[in-house]
Amino acid sequence: MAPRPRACSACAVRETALCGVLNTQQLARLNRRSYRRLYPAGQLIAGVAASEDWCATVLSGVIKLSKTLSDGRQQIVALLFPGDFLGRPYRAEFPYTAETATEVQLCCYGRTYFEGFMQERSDLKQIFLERTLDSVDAARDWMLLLGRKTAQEKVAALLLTILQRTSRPCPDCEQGPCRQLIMPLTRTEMADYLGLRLETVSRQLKQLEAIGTIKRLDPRRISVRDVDALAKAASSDSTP
Amino acid sequence: MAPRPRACSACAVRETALCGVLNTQQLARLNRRSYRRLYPAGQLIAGVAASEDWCATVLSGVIKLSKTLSDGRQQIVALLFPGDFLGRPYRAEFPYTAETATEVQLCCYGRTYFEGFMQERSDLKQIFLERTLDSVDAARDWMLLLGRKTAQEKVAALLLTILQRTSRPCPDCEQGPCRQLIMPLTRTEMADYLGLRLETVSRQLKQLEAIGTIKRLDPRRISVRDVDALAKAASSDSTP
DNA sequence: TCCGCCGCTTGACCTGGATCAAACCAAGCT
DNA sequence: AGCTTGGTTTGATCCAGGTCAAGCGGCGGA
Repeated sequence: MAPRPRACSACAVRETALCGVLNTQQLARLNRRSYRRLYPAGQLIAGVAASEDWCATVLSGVIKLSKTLSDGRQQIVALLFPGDFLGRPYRAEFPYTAETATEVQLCCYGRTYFEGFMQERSDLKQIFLERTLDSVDAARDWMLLLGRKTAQEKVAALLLTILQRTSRPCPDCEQGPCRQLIMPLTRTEMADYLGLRLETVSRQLKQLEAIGTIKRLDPRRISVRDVDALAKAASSDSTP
Repeated sequence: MAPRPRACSACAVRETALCGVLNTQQLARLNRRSYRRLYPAGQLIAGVAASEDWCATVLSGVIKLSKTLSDGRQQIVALLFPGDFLGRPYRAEFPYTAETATEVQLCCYGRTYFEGFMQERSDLKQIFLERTLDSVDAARDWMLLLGRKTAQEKVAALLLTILQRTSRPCPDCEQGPCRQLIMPLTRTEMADYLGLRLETVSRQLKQLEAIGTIKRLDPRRISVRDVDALAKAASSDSTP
């Protein structure tokens, strides 16, 4: 549950995470105050009621942030990938439910300590601000999807997102329009992210396979035959 | 179109806007570099393609931020009220379409100037960061609405939002469960914000009136007879 | 080895909200 | 006064996606 901390310099997300802006010395300082946590798949990380006094960088795996209505209806509002930040500075309450979708490794630090560190290192705060602005844009992009896109477009857009965030070369066809992806979410979770039902997700995947855009290798592994066609099916927003 | 600037100290949103953290002297400095703009209702303020080199504080009126698909489907992703910030620092492109819903008065300043001012005044940057974090939360709340709520709940939630953001005492019953609101949006705009059709919005308003929760005085003016019932109808999220 | 469980698929049917169409109403213009 | 226009309401009908139900396959535990 708490593997011993290792050197930041050898960190898997050294380049992509927030701490990428820090120099070796500052990194060493933060390192001394950070610790790692390992969670199995499908586990609650942070609830809403519980006040959260820590935050973290995702080292590996995928985390779901979700909101739930009193009658159980659920909406996943964000996915966190390696390099992403988990937490809510300047607030004791974390306003979402955070659960692991896969096995997850975190690099954790105290919330107020991190806030203090941002105060000191204004370039850290700067990059955190820019990322937060990007989060706003991402959430609003997803609002367009939830409010106005069809089931087909939603599913295609999700596949595209996963493809972009977890690009792995397809064993057969290295380059070109064909790519392979491993879906970190169950059908139910996909549905909860897209504002659909799991049956609808399943049918839309079948549909996308029928028109030759993708191929389902197994429930979790999908080969994207034609990325351009998928992007078209997702009708990525234009706003002329 | 460009009324002469007035003193910040007499500003209508002095308390609520970002600049609320600045002292008189700093305010005077910003004031010298700011100018006002007045837009009629239903006018384009900022497009997506056009690079935007300025940002602003909303002094009065309501602004819609929206995204559009190539085939014309539209989703309003946020409403800006007096005191809110309009713009996208650290990016030349403004990623939404901004249009006035009502007549709007803005207090504008250069984008890069504002960025420099934030750099200098870290408490300004701090409050801007906190507001941006709030924007993320607000967008994610709306994602729950778009993805999982029924038409009835959506309309109720919108009325509640407008009520909160533009609280005006009901002429008859000052206190208590009854309030009056003036909807700044047309039915079409309401639908575009809620991921519905205007006909559905109209029908749901009728429905809410039928069960006695609201009363439509005229298309724009709505008297909320029972705020609690409206909140219940909106099933505000709980996340237990 | 068998059983139960969980995630996934598929089929049949249903319904909430979309679509299509008409009419209304108030404001501004001629 | 009559006409036009933009926003709104209302009714009739349609269909994308939800709901209900059955069955499948892989996996872990007895």
